[in-house]
Amino acid sequence: MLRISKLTDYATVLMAEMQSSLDEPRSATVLADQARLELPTTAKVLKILAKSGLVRSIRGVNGGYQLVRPAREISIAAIIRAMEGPIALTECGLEPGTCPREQDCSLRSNWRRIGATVEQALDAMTLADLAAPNSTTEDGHIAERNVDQRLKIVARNQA
Amino acid sequence: MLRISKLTDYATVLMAEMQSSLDEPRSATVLADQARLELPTTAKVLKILAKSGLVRSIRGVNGGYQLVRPAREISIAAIIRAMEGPIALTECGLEPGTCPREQDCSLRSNWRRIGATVEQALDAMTLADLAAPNSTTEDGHIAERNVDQRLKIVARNQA
DNA sequence: CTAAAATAAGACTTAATTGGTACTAATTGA
DNA sequence: TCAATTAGTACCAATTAAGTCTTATTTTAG
Repeated sequence: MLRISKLTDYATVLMAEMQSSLDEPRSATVLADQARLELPTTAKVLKILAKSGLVRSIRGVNGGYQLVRPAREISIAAIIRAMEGPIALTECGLEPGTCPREQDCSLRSNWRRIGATVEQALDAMTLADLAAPNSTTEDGHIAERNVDQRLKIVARNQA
Repeated sequence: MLRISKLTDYATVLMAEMQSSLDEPRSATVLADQARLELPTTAKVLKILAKSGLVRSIRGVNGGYQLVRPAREISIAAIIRAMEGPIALTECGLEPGTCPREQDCSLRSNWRRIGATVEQALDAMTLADLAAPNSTTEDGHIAERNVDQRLKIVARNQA
């Protein structure tokens, strides 16, 4: 269904939660509580993020996790890559032997092209954009937000 | 990894193969042979596509499958939806009770917005674009193709 | 009109991935 | 030295995807 995994979703929630206190670290227990997630799952996600360098981990008493960079400098694509690996729509990115036919290869090449564009859009969008609150106008429409503006910028650069 | 399933990938290969003979149907056996895919898998994919109305199935002797519309009128998004259901990056599209926190909801809303843009791009791209062969210039660069042009059009409309 | 062959449609089984949990080791500060 | 905290590894469960098999339907031929 062209989706990101649950763990990646949790990662965005946790990192959005973390952006409020850049100065001092918060433990996995506290973050799990604030994000309303299970502790074991939270710990797992934070470990993966720490290993990839998106968050800093501090051991010992009064230790915990914190963002290494402000939210506006962390792209959505970086979070997805940290949690799930390289972004690709089709899985034949590294296995050339799987491709049995010549005509298929043009399909794969075009799939990669589409995937690259999607990745570019996700690279232009930041954690700060994603965590920005919604504002609904009185006629029920949702006001334009950072997300939209980012997407437009990507669109302009593409064209 | 933000990917489509193998079956969806097979579907694009099979439908690209089918576009060459819009007039008379080809059996699952023939299509499997031409696409170099296993027969049972091919049959399964064709059944799903037939059920969703993207291909027509004809029973009996000399029966088979054929596209209902020309390839340029079939969007990539339609194929993905036929094979995998609604396109969404996060899976909380229909379950409002899962969302435990207020702040999270702004994340979800923004995720949906991003997903909608991806879907729009995939809706503007057709099977004919995807199946278009590659042309590489002498300096190693890949010449601009339909896929690029479609993406640019989407980008312009977005902006 | 009957029967056989070809074919699609549906149910089922197996494999793989993901999500979630638990346990042990290492580190830090009091 | 003890308590708090993360790091790493391994494991189990559940969901999903992939592939296989059996049944039902249609068409042509005799």
